[in-house]
Amino acid sequence: MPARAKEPLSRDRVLAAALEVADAEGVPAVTMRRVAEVLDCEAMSLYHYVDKKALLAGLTEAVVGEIAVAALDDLPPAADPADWRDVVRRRCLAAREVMLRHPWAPPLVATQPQPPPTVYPLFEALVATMVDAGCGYELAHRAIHSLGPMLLGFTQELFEPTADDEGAASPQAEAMALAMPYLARLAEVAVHEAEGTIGLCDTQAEFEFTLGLVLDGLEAHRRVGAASAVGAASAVGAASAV
Amino acid sequence: MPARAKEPLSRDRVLAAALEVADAEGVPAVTMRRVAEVLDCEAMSLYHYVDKKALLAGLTEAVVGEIAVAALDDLPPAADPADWRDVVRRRCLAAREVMLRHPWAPPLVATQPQPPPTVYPLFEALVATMVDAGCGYELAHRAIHSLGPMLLGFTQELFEPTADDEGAASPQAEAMALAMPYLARLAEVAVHEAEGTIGLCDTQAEFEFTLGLVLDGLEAHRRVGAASAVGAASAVGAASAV
DNA sequence: ACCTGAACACCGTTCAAGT
DNA sequence: ACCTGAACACCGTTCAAGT
Repeated sequence: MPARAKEPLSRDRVLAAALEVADAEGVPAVTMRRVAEVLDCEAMSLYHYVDKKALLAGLTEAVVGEIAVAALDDLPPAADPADWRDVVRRRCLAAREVMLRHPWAPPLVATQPQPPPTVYPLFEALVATMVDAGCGYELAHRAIHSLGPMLLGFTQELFEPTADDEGAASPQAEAMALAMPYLARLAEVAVHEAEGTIGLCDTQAEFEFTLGLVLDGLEAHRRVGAASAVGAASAVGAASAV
Repeated sequence: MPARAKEPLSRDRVLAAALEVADAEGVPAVTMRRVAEVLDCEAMSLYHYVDKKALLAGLTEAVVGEIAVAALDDLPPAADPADWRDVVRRRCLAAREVMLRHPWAPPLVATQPQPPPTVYPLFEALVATMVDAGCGYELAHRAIHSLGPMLLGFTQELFEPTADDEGAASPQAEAMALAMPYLARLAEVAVHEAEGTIGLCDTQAEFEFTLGLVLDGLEAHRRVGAASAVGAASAVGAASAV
């Protein structure tokens, strides 16, 4: 604590403190006064480095940078370029792990006017992998748009079906089951499938499923595009429906 | 104005006022005092119906309800069940149009602890369409997870490459181009493709592309699943790679 | 019953003043 | 130069008081 009070303030120290507060107490707790408290100084001192907007932008930059590093780190450098899907998949899963450690981050990133510059190295690596595997730049561009939301954690749990204690069926739940028979049946099936596992929905498996859908679709486009550059989209549509 | 002051307050009037403020000035402007101003009353009067948390939850409920209505409305009731992809696609695009009119909504929805009940009719319709087309409930379940983020607008623009005035290449931009050759080339290609169009990225086209990837992938799973219920996932992986 | 005035704790931010 | 005390306008919220 005395050591901390000694070293001079800096943008990096301020952002590190903000990250600490966000991880421990969530984004709403990241106030100028709270961050200053962590740094053993007054709120007004922070204004030499950031105002509130810059503080949140810096926090976004930091967490996205952490994602980029994690996604780029743990890779053996792809023996065969044809394995591009596995390389991209592992990068996306590594990104997801970081986001799971910072569950407050996705909505924060989503409210920023610009993506932080720390995403670019990650995008560069993804484009490099795809282009080297024979994807055109047009396809790589679309892939960035398709995968971006998954990389930045926008794909999250939407559907936590209230973990019903079975048996205690509320009259409200019964009314819903009558009005929505398909969803009611789906819930039954989900409960049955989830026997013995942790939650009702296996979000990890569902993330990987969606990711696989996107990657397989992109691969199909790559193959068609490699053969002929024209009419690729419709040809793929026909091919994947076979 | 006098008429407005006359009619008594109600939860619905409060939420309508909040929606008005959000559309006009964004979510941060939705304060108890600002909403009260629109209703010609004092902030404290709102507390008979909502506190701040309930106000934002109600706002989420309202906007997601609007999506659900829009997505369910404009549909001729699907002559052929085999056209399930077209039906689902149109619903997703209708949902997107609503979100584009309320650009403040996605991050708000993302910060809510639970999805609002107003999504359920939409999920019901999607599951019904898929199951009637021969998808199993397991696949329909995964589809909800794959499509949910797209329906609720979590897929948004991440990559607005700063719309550079060409020619005025900053030294910073040049440094980035050297460090990230693939992204630099991708930007060139994107600029070339965008000649004569509005923005650098055609977000509508990119949304539709990703949506098509997901729908085609689901259709491939449906076909394999219809043939044999076991080992569907790996079979599809092989099939879509052909 | 429905609404409100006064008050409290907290927020972002400015600015003149300290060292 | 770097930091701070006092102050301002604005939040969410409580509660006793009005009608």
